[in-house]
Amino acid sequence: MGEITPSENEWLIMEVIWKESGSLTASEIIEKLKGTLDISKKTIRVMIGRLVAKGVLGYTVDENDSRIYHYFPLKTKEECLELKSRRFVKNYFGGDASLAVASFLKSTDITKAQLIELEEMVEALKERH
Amino acid sequence: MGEITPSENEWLIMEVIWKESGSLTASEIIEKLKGTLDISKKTIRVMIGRLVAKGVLGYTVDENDSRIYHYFPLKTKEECLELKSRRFVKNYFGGDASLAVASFLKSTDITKAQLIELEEMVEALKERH
DNA sequence: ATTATCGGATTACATACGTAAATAATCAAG
DNA sequence: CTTGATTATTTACGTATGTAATCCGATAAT
Repeated sequence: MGEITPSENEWLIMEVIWKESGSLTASEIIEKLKGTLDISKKTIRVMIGRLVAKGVLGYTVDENDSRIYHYFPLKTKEECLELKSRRFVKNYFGGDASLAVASFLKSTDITKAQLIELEEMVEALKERH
Repeated sequence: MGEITPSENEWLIMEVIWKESGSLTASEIIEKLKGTLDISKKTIRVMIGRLVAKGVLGYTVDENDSRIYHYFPLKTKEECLELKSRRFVKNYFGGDASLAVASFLKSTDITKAQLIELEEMVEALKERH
């Protein structure tokens, strides 16, 4: 069955595309990935193909040059993140989100601003209860 | 190199062992996995071998029966969770734990008790700042 | 018009993983 | 002591993933 979400490295490609409002050609994607993902252009094109196969990316053919595809996302970042998160919490924390959050807070340095943000988030959820 | 943490299904095996204070034989592990992971004993033994190869599990040989190994964890659950969490946040949330937490809270239903727990956790972290 | 180049598709190969059968070593039972 | 059962190891195979070369068609350059 396999997962319907992008893999770790495929994610870097998706980040580039999600940032864009419209669509991007493979060359544009490769250009924007410079410095982030230092692998061969060939490899990136293979990954783009796999993202299309996964149904995460769609494309339209260029009107002037039929070889060139314009890629655009078929799934939103939020959608994918939610799947990833749900699966992660389920697998490693028995589905208990608060345990996962605890582990996160321990594993990463967090700023005061982020803590306040979190506090507000928890507050908002409490009120909805 | 690959990751040094257990994979998703290997995790189920580790859960069984982490729950134990001492060590467990393969048969005991298989027995305790009944209902949780319904695959062949053969498969479970292969996975145990891979966990040993990964350095997550160690073993001692039985004194009476040299065929039987007693497996015990070489890494704690907390240690592995921290690695998993760090990697997850880094890959999918650009290292921003508060974004990850937000996604988690959205992707899972959470109880009031857990929310209060979270609140306390955030409070404690704020004070340490 | 022939050649070089560019883009997507196909093929390739290693590692990780889920899954399990075959093998070999060893203990237990008759 | 031979046979049968048990246990760990080895081998196997399909899919996913990271990585890249090759192939083929189309455009661009000479």
